[in-house]
Amino acid sequence: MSSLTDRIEAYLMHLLLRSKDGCIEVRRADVADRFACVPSQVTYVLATRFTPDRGFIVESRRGGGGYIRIVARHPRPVPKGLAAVWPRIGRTLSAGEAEGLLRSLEQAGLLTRREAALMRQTVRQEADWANPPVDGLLRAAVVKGMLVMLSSSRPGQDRIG
Amino acid sequence: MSSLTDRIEAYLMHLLLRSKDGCIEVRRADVADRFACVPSQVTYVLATRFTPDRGFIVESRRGGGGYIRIVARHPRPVPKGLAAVWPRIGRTLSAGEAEGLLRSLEQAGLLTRREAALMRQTVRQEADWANPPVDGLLRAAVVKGMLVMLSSSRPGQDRIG
DNA sequence: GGCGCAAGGTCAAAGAAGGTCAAAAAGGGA
DNA sequence: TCCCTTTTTGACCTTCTTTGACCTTGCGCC
Repeated sequence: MSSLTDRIEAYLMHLLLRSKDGCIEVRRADVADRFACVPSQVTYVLATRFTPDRGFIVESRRGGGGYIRIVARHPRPVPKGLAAVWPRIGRTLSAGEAEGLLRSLEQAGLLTRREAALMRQTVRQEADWANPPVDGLLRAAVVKGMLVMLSSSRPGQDRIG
Repeated sequence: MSSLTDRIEAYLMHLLLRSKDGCIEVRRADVADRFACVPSQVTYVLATRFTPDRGFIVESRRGGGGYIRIVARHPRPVPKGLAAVWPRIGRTLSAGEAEGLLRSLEQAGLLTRREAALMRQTVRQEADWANPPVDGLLRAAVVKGMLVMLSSSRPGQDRIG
């Protein structure tokens, strides 16, 4: 069902979430090996999923001892709970960042597919009729609002404040 | 008598009803296969039966690993009070209006005390750093976001119908 | 410096979905 | 019957993924 690309993305995101500082280093060939695919597939994943637009920076170096480094631009990409994600949402949120956020929350199991879909759509609608820079403010506001309610309905697990 | 369209609709609805969370994912080609029809027939069913108007969200992705996702927005009927409150929120919402809204929702028993408090706090926070007219937009966005999550699923208690 | 290996990068072609659109066919009232 | 709406089909389009051949860069070693 889920594509190779999705699985590789999930894997990298997983590493990222475990990392203390939201920054990981991998070898392209290793990842490719792990998923039994060609190395350029990894490049593809990086190019389509870990974009600056979604809040990531990717650096790499070739040659012996080469590596690929992925940095989550927003520090603290460590959602222990929904509340922990809060600081990651600033006053404004681009469409790409919103998308990336929802994806990682979904992958971390903090949002169901359904919740994520609902949030995506609402965010889209709300921001639809606004232009920059206000749309970013709205996106951030909507997402926060929804997270608040989600948190409050899972007492004991998440708490804002 | 019943048309292909009707049968496909019934099938998808059936899947939706037995899903735990009011959200399903199918492949267009699979559904088409099952009913021995062209794939675009499925598109037609989605376009005419699973409209936003009727409370559905349809997302899809092309390419390898593509899918069609159907989300029922309201697994449970929207509480009457909640639905009634919706039109009261326009694009913008003053602090006073927000307060009135929350109070009436709380009094109607649609929000717990804790939830209302949470919403109040969030609304205040969000609007705090913005000036008119933007603060009104933010207030409306936050409240709507929260109501969306409130009126749709809450983890563990989703049922359709 | 020149050589060669060990990374990672590029790009385009092939493959795998789903989307569009308009014409044809089938229903359904007046 | 005539006309209008809804379904069905099918040819063609767009988007996303996967693969593979070939390119570039960094490093260590003569």
